[in-house]
Amino acid sequence: MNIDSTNRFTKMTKVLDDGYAWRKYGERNILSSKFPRCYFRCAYKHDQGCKALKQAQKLEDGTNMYRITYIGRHACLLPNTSHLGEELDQWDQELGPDSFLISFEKKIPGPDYS
DNA sequence: TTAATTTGACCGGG
DNA sequence: CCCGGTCAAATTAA
Repeated sequence: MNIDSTNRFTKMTKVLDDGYAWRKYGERNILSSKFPRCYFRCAYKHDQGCKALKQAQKLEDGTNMYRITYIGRHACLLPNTSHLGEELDQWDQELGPDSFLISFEKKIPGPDYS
């Protein structure tokens, strides 16, 4: 199975799913990587106000990992049910009271083809 | 038939 | 003019 041929990146949202409802709005090849970067925004229906974005890109280091970048906070949905919200709170505490985090990255494993 | 994705166009910053 | 972020019409999925 090859991620680049028959399957589009976003058809694998199962393995990349993080509990939020993302809607893809773009995909672009990035000069520095042979894999495309995908652009998502929060799919919250009453789509007004929620500025949260997400980017996902397969890493080239052969580890079958994806770099997931979260940008902005979800102004929608019931918040505290999300592990991502907890991660953001954690980061905010380390940053101190004067600043707050608006984006962070994490690496997650890609699909397992075994 | 409605909703989500795909994909080239569009656009703004450097 | 290049690069990357977004838009939106066409296409596909639900």
